[in-house]
Amino acid sequence: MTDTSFFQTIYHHPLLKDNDYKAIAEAHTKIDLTPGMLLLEAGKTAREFYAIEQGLCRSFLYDYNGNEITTEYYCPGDILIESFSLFQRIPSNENFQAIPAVTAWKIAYDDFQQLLQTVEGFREWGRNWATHQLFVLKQRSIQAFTVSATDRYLQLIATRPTIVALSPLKYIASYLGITDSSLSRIRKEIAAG
Amino acid sequence: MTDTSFFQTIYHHPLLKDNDYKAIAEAHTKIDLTPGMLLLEAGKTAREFYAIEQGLCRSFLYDYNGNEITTEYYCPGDILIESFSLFQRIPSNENFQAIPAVTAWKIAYDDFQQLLQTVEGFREWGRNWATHQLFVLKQRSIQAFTVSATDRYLQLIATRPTIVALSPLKYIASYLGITDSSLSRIRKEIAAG
DNA sequence: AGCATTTCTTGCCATAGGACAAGTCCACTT
DNA sequence: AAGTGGACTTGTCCTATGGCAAGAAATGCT
Repeated sequence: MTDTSFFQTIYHHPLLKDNDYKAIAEAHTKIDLTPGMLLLEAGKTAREFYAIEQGLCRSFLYDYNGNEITTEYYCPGDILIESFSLFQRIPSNENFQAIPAVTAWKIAYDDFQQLLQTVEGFREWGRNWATHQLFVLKQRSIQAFTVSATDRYLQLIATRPTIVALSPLKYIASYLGITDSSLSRIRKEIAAG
Repeated sequence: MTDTSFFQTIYHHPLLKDNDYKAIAEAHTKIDLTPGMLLLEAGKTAREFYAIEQGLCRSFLYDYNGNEITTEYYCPGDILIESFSLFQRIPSNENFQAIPAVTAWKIAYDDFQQLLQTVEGFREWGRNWATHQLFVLKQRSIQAFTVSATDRYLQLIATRPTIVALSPLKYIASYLGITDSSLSRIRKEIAAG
């Protein structure tokens, strides 16, 4: 008997029934990642994606000065995917990496397509998810302009504590668009005020 | 005889044939917008989208200080859409507005769905387009962090001259994430250097 | 345990950009 | 033609953040 509870939280959709979750669970393979391990390297093409169960991952790239920029975090319950690379079969711009040890469930592109075609609720979930991603990305790029670095950090603490708990500060700093020195001062300021 | 040349450039995809373009053209209605006219107001739900033929549109919203922020521009050849509002049938966060007089082609949600279901090449085009949008948005949010305001402005001049030609500078300033005063100084600096 | 490496903090100074206010220029109205 | 309002520029001052370098703390390795 397969335990589908994890997949029920990840692929949550009212149309999905017990049988569907069984099929979904069977399409995934559990993997364990050691700290710092890369799931996908820039320049390579994605062939699968991942549902994160435990730990924390990030995506990052290098800016025009050669500085590492963390572009996104993937917490337990999140989907880690480079959709542009996976669906268009082109090389990824970004690297994807486990930060501490990570437990995740991998699904290959073909198996994913199979589920999309055979499971209606899964298709619906996929559409919702993609739309939501676009929405989140949009919100974030608006916030980059309209919210101070301090407030963005406070918001991160409030809304995604896993990141603050498990990620080195220098990754968080680049995610917030500031240097690690600046983040250090912001933290001092917060602790004082 | 319908002239489909405009739609051939907008909905460009190798699978689309002459007949498809005829169907696409017939699903659109030409509209003329006067300067400043709103296509969609924040709080209302989108029921259609637009292909811009002439002029320039923008989307904007108000930040937490009540400042108007221009979030995107739509040039001739671009699709103007609030996909989250249109597909999820929820109110838009943003306003969409013609800047000078604009000529555009409107397509209702239902007619769009109809095309998606009946025309394979259109479906393919749609997928490519959505992926590309996500990519562009991602690139832009990375640039907001990694490129200076001056360089972002220079890049805008180089890659999207229509915007610089037709948009008031204060809109451009907020699009770049700076004040109109700062943009004014940047322009002075560029003119001098 | 002891050393090396990385991570984080801190100090000093430089700079980009913001806030506010005044001034100029231009288009549109009447 | 005069008046009005919007768009853009400019001045002054201020603040947030960056760059660099040194120190402190934590982590990992042998």
